[in-house]
Parts: sequence; structure tokens; C-alpha cells
Amino acid sequence: MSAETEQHLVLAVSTVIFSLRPDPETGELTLWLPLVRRIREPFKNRWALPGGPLDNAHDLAEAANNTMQHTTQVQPRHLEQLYAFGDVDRSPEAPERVVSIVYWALVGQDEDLQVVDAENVEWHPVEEIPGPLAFDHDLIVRYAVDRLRAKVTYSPIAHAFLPEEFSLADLRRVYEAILNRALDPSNFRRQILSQGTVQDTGRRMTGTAHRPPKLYRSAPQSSRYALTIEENP
Amino acid sequence: MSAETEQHLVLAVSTVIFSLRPDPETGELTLWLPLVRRIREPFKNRWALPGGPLDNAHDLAEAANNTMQHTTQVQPRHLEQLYAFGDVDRSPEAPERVVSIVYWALVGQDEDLQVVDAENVEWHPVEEIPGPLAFDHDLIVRYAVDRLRAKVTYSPIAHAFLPEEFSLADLRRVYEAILNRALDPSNFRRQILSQGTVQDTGRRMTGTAHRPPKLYRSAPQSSRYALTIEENP
DNA sequence: ACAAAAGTGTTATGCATACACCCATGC
DNA sequence: GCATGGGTGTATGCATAACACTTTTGT
Repeated sequence: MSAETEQHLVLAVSTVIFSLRPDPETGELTLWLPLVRRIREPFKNRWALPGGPLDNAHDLAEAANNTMQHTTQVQPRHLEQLYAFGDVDRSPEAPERVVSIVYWALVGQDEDLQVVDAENVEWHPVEEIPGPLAFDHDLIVRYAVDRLRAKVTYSPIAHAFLPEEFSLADLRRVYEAILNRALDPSNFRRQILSQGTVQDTGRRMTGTAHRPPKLYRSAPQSSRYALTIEENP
Repeated sequence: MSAETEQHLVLAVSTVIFSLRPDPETGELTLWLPLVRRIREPFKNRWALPGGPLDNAHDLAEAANNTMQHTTQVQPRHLEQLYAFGDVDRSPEAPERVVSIVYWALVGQDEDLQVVDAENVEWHPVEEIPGPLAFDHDLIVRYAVDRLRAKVTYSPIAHAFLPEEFSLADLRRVYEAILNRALDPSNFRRQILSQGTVQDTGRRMTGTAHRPPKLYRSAPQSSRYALTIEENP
């Protein structure tokens, strides 16, 4: 009656890891994510999300965290379950049925940039994914981007992309990169300040070309749950 | 390297099934859900969510659907993935690690009331769950209720509780039952009508004690996805 | 002085809320 | 007629958006 004898399936955990990097051409900040080139069948040589079979010793989120370590050598600033994908025919070329529990994560701008990528890992802008990806990973990436865009509008996760202290213009550029549209600086300022999600450090950024902006830090969260459960409309 | 030899875990699908029923004392419409009394260890004799191990031949949502059939003999009007629960220690008394992918579902008021429950199945008001439930099912129920309450405010899922044609007062009572608070009838009316989620049938309800209300039906949806991915703030 | 970004103030608009009021039906 | 729920109209407050304007720095 156990899974070993009856289910014949693999439970895997994959993670969509987001980072902000400047576009190599325009220089504008955009969303990027790491993909791993598969070295085995099925989908050999295709790009895929980082991940692997669930180790029995780890929680689901731990597994996602470990995947991040192996792929990017950095800790996520935000980690959240996205969805469980398990249709019978989602990996027709695989020898066994694969059920994937997918997480998405944010890594900070500062940490991320000075890190050497692992073997077979390459970062790509989310708008230029070298598809088709392995399995149903194109679909998963789309879901993850949508979730991120939806969540940034009502949750202070954007802070996860920034260092400890930041200006409101920094924060606004993060929002603009995620949402892919310009935001009015003055209204953005008011919105953020009225939310109470940032605290004035009392200090200002030095060495700027013009008027030095105030520095803020993100305010401690008052989350209702230890876990986070999320959605896309 | 396969899951059978290394993972030693069971992948289960459980479903939180919601229905609206009048409170036996006050007569007010409230949220109910069915629980199954466990007849085996672990957690023998405790109440648990309906569900079971994932059959290899079925998609995840299909498995949730089948669970509903066995438990309530009716089709869900709405079925949506809630979350995957898979911490290593979430079922310490079980012989193997269990990862549960949990769905939640809505069944209509009309269908539901005339149905005989299966063996060991009993419906309970969500505010009077006979806890503690088996495994971490108390937590899961809380998440599901929160998700339902959040989603009803920005999505027309409440229609799923009603028959084909209904008055706006019927719909309002559904909202009030889910949210557990009174809503202003006139503002509720305007909100619903402005959303365009209901269509006037041109007919009126007959046999009412007072002025006969107009009858509406729910408008066809324009959903962005075949699948639904959701969240709790 | 000037350019550029930081930061403030003002107004218009739309939406949610509260609530006064009229309508239509059974009794 | 009258009680009751169905249904309409209207004023108020609040959040958002648009944008004019002032402030502060480096060059």
C-alpha cells in the first residue's frame, strides 16, 4: 500500500529564482532568472528550472532552498510556494511520472551580482527565455512572473531585491523593473510611506550626482502566518 | 535513483469541501465541510479531511474530484489547488512521510442538501470543527477558509453555491455567510451589477412573501488561465 | 547659474460606504 | 393599510492619478 510499490512517481521540487539585472543593451533594470541545461534525457540539452527529486530528509521549502544554494550560491530573500504541477501527461518523455512542487524566490541585487554561476547554469531575462524549456517549465515561468507582478502591488516583497538601506528611488526602480512600466515618483513616494513598510534611517545617500536622497530600511513585518500561501488572479 | 527506492514517501491528495447550510439553532446560513473519521492508525478515530494516496492514473485535480465523489456524491462547482504540505515532521505518527497536495472545493446548496453522506462522513460548521483533527488538518482548514474569504471578495466564485437562477438577495446571503458579516443590500447590488458577473434573466422569483425579486444567472467567465493559481495574503 | 533628481502641494476622479427614500407584493 | 424585503438616489470620505511647483545637491 505504500508509495514505493504503487505510485511509481517522482516527487521533485523546482524553484523559479528571480534577480534584477541591467539589460546589457539598454541598461535598464529587468527581471532575470537562472536556467540549467539538462545533461540527461528526457529533454537533454534543453533549458530547465533548477531543482531535483525531493530528498526524504528535508522539508519542501528546505529542498527549494538547497536548490538555490547549488544554483546560485546565495540565500533567497524571499521564498514562497508557487504551485504543484502533477498532470499525468506533463512529462511524456520521462520514464516515470513526475509531480513537481514549485517554489519561487527572490535574491538581492547586491549579493547576486558578484557570484559565479554553477556549471550549466545561465541567467536569462524573463522576456527572452530560450524556449521551449524542458517539461512544462515555460508555463511555470509564466505563472511565477504573474505571481510576482501581482504580489508586488500589495506586499512589500520588492524590498527583497535591495540592500539593507536604500532610497525610495531605488525602491521605485525595483517596482518599475518588475511591473515593466514607469511609476510617478511623487505618488509612489506617498504610497510607500503611507504603508509604513519602510523606516527612515535619518541618514542620506552620499556621492550622488544631485540632491542626496534619504535612506530607508524595510520595516519589520507583521505577517499573519509563518507560512505564506499565495495566488494569481 | 528513482523515487521508489529513495524517497519512501506517500503523495496524497486531500480536499476541503465547502457547502452552505443553515445553522441548526439560529437558522442562519453558515459554512460547513465534511470530515471523515479515520478507522486506522495513525490518528485512528480522529476526524480528517477526505482524501487518499494519489492514484498513478489520475491528474491531481482528478484525484481531488474523485475524493469528492466518494465523500459527497456530487460534483464540485469550483475546484482549486490550495497548497502542498510536506514538512518532514507533519505526520510523526505515520509510518512513512506523507506529502499532501490539498484542494478546496465548493458544492452547490441545492445539490448538496438532498444527498446521503457516505460512511464515516459527517458535516461540521467551520467554526465548530471537532478538533484536533488528524495530521495538520486543523491548519489546512484554517488556510482554506481564509483563501475562500479572500477570494470571494474579488472573484465571482460565490455563484458556485447557488442554483442556475438566483436573486441578488440570495447572492448577498451567500457572501454574508462566507464573510460572516452583514452587507449593505443596496451597495452590494451596485457592486455586483457593475462587475458584470451576473445577467438579468428578465424573470422574477414567484411565491415570495413580498415584492418579487428579479432573477439573475451568472455570466460566462473570461478567465485568463485554464488552471487557477491562488493565494492568501 | 544650471541641470537633475528629491521632495511637497493641489486638484480631479473614481470607488466604497452610509443612509434616506420609494416600490411592489402578501397578508 | 401596513409590514417587509426589493430596489433607487444621493452625499460623504478615501485612495489614486496627474502634474505644477519647490528644494538641494554636483558641476
